[in-house]
Amino acid sequence: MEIRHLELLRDLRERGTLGAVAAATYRTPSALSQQLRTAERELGVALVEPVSRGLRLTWAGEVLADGADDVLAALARVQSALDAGRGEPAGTVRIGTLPSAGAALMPGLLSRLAGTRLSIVLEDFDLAEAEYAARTLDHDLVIAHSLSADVPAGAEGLFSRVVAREPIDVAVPTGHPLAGAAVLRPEDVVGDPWIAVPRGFPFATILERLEAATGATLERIVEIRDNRLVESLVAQGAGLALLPRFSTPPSGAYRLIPLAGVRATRAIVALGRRDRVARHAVGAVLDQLAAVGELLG
Amino acid sequence: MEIRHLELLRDLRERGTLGAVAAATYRTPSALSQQLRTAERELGVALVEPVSRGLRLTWAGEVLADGADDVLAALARVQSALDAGRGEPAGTVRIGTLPSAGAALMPGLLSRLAGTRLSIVLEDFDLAEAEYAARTLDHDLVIAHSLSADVPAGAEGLFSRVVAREPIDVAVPTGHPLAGAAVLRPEDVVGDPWIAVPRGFPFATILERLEAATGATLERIVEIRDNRLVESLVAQGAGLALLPRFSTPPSGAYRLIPLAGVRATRAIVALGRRDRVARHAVGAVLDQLAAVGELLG
DNA sequence: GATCTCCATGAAGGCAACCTACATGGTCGC
DNA sequence: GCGACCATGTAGGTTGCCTTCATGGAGATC
Repeated sequence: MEIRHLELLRDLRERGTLGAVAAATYRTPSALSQQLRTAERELGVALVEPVSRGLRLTWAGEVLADGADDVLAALARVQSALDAGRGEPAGTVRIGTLPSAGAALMPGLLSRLAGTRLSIVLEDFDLAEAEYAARTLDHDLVIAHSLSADVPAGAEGLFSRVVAREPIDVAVPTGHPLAGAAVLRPEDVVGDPWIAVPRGFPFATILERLEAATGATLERIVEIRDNRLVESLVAQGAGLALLPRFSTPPSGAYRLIPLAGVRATRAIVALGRRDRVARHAVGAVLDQLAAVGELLG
Repeated sequence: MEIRHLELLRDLRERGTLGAVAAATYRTPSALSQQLRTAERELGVALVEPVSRGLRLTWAGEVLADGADDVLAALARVQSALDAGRGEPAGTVRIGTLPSAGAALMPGLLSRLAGTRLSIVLEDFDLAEAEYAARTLDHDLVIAHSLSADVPAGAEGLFSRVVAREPIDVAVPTGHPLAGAAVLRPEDVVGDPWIAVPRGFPFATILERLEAATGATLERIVEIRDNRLVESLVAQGAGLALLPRFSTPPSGAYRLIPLAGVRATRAIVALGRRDRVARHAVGAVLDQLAAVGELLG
């Protein structure tokens, strides 16, 4: 019953193949295969079984992988307690973020971290809501969002904390008849052409709510992921679009107008694996992140 | 942050010296000393400091030793879950017991375990109540007793479970004027000479309660640990003595008569370290032990 | 106060275990 | 059927853990 073996089973369950685990841990598949055999010999149970071209955990393997979470979390708490006793948190925290939330939060975070012994390694990726959870494998904290609940789809077993709530506004080109409105209702906007996003991507849910609220079908002239591109298209007058309030730069070419009558807020959520979040440095960064988020409104 | 190091610190805190830990784990003090230096180098903190001719844990060492308890308990739960899934519990359970309770419980336990894949390694020792807790270092289960509370003195941090409650009776030689009584009150017995036990040992508390209830001072003609020896002295008419009801063999030479008016019951308690008790085999033995204890009354 | 014992520690060497490199066999996709 | 990917087995190198032996300090004993 060695921790190394538990961890391997956990990683294998999460990454799927020995090759993936090997790549993530800078070892060879052969080494891991030998570890598995050693573990099975020591425990006297089959932990994995071949399935098509890969492996699958047996019942015993699942039990040990579950246990690995507990054991590694306990271990991380010890590390955290030790770090806490040593005073200032220190170390490197790997953050992955969806770009818009990163744009809103990271400048504030980095300025708060200046002068501390904490450093950040940042990566951004534009994914569907449900895909952020998997990125916690490679990052200590993943900044995702959720349009409906407070925990994004797919992140059920993970640590999660809402660091901000951000209204999603309608971007209206300057000169558009609606540009002077203080608030927009669903029936105000369903007649216009829309710059939309692919299904499952940020704000698609809100577009569907607009359709549900009015019974109309929106005219989607394009489906675009990148908000910067959306902004430039709106500025050019191509149509309306949804844009997050805090992470969209002010512009003379369009105005952001609040939506009323449909729920148009996203929760910006920090996700992480329990053992990673237990690290003192990660906890400290998380607190700063929440503080930055609180100031956004 | 390796488990081996956490465990070493925990053991060191509990056993006191590197030599003791080395003996218990079949290694040399030198090996452990090197492990400590390695751990300190990896963590960048002093974990132990020299004190007189031995070592003492630093604050960081205490933190890690505390954490070791959690981590090892989590690890033991994994092992237990795995064992549970494999069906029948199996393995060897090391039991240490105070002799009288062992005499009452072990025959029943062993007969219940016959035919299973569980085996018992048994050791007995006659100690003061507070010393049993320390024996959990060397045994999976320690059967101790407590005259006042339900958890023996010194066993506060340990797992404990009351497996039986046993009345302590007065052994009266046949032919003694009191031998015909159905129940004895404190004032009935304080005038007689007593076969007592050393202070802190089984039943000493009850003798003190007799004195407190009557204001008298008992005449202690001897102080003896071993109940078999006590029995033979009572049988010979040397005096009265306290003997546990279930673990004293019937004899024509004396009678056991219940005491009234003072609390004269002991809790027979199974003690164990959390990580040991989490083992499936240990849990199974513990259940059987409780079942045997329940039948005693 | 000299000696003995017990404690921790250090250097040197044996040995076991882990890992890499390379080769093999099976399964899926094109 | 060819290539890609996956797991696995063998051989060999390297790391690191442990033992043995020797040293030094602190109490205990007489």
